[in-house]
Amino acid sequence: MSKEFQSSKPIYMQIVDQVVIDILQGKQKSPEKLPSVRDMAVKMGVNPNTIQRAYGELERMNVVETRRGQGTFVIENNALLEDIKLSLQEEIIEDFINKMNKIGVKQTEIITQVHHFLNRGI
Amino acid sequence: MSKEFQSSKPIYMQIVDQVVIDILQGKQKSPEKLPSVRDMAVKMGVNPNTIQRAYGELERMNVVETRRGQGTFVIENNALLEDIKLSLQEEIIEDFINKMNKIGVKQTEIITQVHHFLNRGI
Amino acid sequence: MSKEFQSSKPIYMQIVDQVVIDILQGKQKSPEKLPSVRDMAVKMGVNPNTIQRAYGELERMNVVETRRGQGTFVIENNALLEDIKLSLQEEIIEDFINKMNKIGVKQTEIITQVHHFLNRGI
Amino acid sequence: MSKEFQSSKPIYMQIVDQVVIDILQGKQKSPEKLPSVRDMAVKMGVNPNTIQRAYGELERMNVVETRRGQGTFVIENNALLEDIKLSLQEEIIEDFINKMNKIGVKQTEIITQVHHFLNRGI
DNA sequence: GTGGTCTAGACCACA
DNA sequence: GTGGTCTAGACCACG
Repeated sequence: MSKEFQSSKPIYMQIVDQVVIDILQGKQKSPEKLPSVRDMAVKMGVNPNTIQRAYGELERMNVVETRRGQGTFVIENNALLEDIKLSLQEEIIEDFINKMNKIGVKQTEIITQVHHFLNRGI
Repeated sequence: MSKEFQSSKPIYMQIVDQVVIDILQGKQKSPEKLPSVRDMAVKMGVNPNTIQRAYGELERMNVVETRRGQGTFVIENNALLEDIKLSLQEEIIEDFINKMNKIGVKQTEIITQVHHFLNRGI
Repeated sequence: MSKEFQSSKPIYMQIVDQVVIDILQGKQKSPEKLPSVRDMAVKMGVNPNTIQRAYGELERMNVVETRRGQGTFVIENNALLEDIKLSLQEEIIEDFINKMNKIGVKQTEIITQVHHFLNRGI
Repeated sequence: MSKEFQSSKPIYMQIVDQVVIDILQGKQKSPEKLPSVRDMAVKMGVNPNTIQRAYGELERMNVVETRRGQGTFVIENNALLEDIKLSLQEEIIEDFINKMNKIGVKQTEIITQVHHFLNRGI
């Protein structure tokens, strides 16, 4: 992996999102160990301080815990993960609705179109 | 306006999308004149060649016509605009579904969630 | 081969024509690989961007397909090639008629003269 | 008029052709006076020596005569003009046939196609 | 290696 | 002024 970040969000928040998505997808199972700050920094092509900040934020969010001398570990906390999932979901839906409005699709149409799209792939 | 583009799509395609959206929204009425290549380049903070390419693509799509020494003009063609709107819509929906799947929202859930979001704003 | 282009047509269109003619003549069989953008640029004595543009146009015409990191390949499509041949032919005939008119040869005379020329070579 | 010459033929020969065509088309009637070497040089955007050479060639061809202190005049000589017309015509036809062969049009087809083209414009 | 995109800056034709 | 073409050189993603 290398540098590929949106300009809008701070990089460290994008890394937070990425780690959370990895956990939600099961790429990072709990209570598994995350890559070290240094390894992650190389992997993401950013400064170790940025990773440090991301891990700090994840700890503040109660998603991971750091154990002195051992590393950073995913916390088993399904309720919290569910909350995070919901807020990510809300963000995605909002963005989606905005884009649809932007090209002039009325709200009543949106549901219909999503239905069509999903049923087409059956 | 200044530099603010996604990293995924080529800039010239993002400009194409933008112009199409402006037309769909009536910001660019037909047969109105688009900003000149040079003006648009300044406005968007990109190289004139990039605008040239975008305008060329729009001409190829039959959305605008260019008149040598005069400028680039929107073509009246509602049927075509409707087609383009549909394909933009499809692209947006597909992107939306992908993102939702990525965070682990099942397809049956997606409809429900969109419903909830839309009804909340009433 | 080196720089030797007409001044009237854009160079990239002349390259497009040349590639099409090579395919029609069987110099470029399908699905053969065209020279890389850089090699072709050296061969034709032009800038790689000009070749890129020509290959892009050929792809838009469905004459070739490009595979990222692999190269540009001729597509098997005899019907399309026949269409292109017809439009090239029309262009050549129109140019011919214009030149003949320019030196004052009447249309009824043109047929006769072409006949004479062809029969002379028997 | 300005610089616009093919790369294949010497510029002075292209000017010779141009003058002959002008005469054939009646733009230069005989026994009219041609522009002075200096004027023609400016008009064609070339060095006066090049025009001088072209006029010399035209004189050698017996198409014009130069009268000391008066200028260069078209010679009334219909037979010669007819000859020149024929050789120009031959050149054009040969070029035409070559191009048609190049894209794979058989000689028997050529006549048919020219017919089609001419009758279409009726 | 491949093709694809972008910038910087030039020159052209047309009006 | 306008759009259209071309060069030179850079960086990117993909394989």
